[in-house]
Amino acid sequence: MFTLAEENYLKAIFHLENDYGVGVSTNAIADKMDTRASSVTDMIQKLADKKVISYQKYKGASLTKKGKSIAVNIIRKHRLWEVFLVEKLDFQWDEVHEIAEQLEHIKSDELIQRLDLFLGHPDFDPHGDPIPDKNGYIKPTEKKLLSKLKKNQRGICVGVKESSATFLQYLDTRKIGIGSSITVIDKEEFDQSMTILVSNKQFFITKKIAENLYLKTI
Amino acid sequence: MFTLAEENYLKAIFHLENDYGVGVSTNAIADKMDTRASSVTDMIQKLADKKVISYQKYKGASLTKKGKSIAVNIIRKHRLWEVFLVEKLDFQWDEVHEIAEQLEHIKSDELIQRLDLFLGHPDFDPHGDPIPDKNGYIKPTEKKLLSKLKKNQRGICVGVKESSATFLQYLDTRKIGIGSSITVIDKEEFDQSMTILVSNKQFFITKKIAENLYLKTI
DNA sequence: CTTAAAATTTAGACAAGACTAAAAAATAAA
DNA sequence: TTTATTTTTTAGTCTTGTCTAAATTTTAAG
Repeated sequence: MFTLAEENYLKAIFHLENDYGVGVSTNAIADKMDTRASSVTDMIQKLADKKVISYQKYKGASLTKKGKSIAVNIIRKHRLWEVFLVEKLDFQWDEVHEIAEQLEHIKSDELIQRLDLFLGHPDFDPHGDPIPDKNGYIKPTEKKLLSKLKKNQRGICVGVKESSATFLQYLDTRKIGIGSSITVIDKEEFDQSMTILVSNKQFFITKKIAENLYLKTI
Repeated sequence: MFTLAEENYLKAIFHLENDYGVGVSTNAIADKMDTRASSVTDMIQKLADKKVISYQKYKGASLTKKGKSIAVNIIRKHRLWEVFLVEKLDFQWDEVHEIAEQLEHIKSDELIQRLDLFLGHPDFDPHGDPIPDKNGYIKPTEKKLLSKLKKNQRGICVGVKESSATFLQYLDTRKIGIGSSITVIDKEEFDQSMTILVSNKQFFITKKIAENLYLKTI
């Protein structure tokens, strides 16, 4: 069995490996977990002993098959709980992350199986992230960052990369959400800022915003 | 904020105080928590520092107003989650305790408020235990242990005292549950064992069973 | 009322998980 | 290819919550 801290490390390493490729550095983990590099070293040595990551001194860490399976299961639980909170308890999409961070550590396979059924086997969480199935399989989705689109291209918003409350609230005020149709009206070469069209309104957005919105181009 | 361990101690002290009156002994707590008396001493000193229990050396502990309010809130969460598990996820009443033991520590007032609403403000959990309201108020219910009934008396089962899986499964096999009508056919003076009638079937039960079933007499 | 037994507390140790400060290794710069 | 900088690891400490063993207090028995 794994402790809360161990589970959180595995999850962080999974996300980092996913975003930046294999071989996650100590500092990257420390950064993500808001802790010190020395604490990370201690923990990754422990996780390596438990065979859930492979690790060589000074060379960074990466999940083993076993470690990945544990991490994916936690992510599955997190996302299912988020669906529950939004669909059943009427939370807003910017309010569910912290609560799901707690709920994801509840230990009961039966619970998750029944929750999944209760929710109707959802494929995506409220932020558009795919929910891994029971076996850890994550359906690959063709999605593209808004920042990659060129002038006059169009797409449907299918997810957000960052899901901090502030970012989600920013989107709310502009009525941008999963399913919104977004058209690039203009794109500034110099700073990658954009003018976009969403439900008949034009908005000016910075590069940072465009790098956190996933679209399915059409 | 209180740690998991602290919350569990507060809950245990609450239940002990409820069952056996004020001034809970170190050993009673150790017993209930499946830990050592020395560990309990350490913890109750810490809890006394935090003003959630009052404690004098060698004299046992009892909850302060603040401590009681925290304990009751945990119990409220536990029981609401049990309702959720049984009513929404179709768990059996003997399967929910351990899961609720984990869920009761999730920290979010908003979550519990919404869960309570989602469940339709239930008054009792699946074992017949009353669910404290938002302010910690527990509706007093007139219930009586089956063991207190005399021959020919009758009642409706409204709860169980013990809620271990084995006991609940014992009841299941005899089709005894919340709402069952129970009549005392015969009571043995010598060992307090009984013959009871439940939905047209007679059963022989020991004193121990009768001491764990709550009835509302009619 | 003294002694034995039981209950409780103290003292000291340990594991988990964090930290700071310092050492060592890897990488980048001159 | 040395030197400087950054990254990572080690060493030692701290807190939380636990334990065992020993000391102390309370309670029960004779």
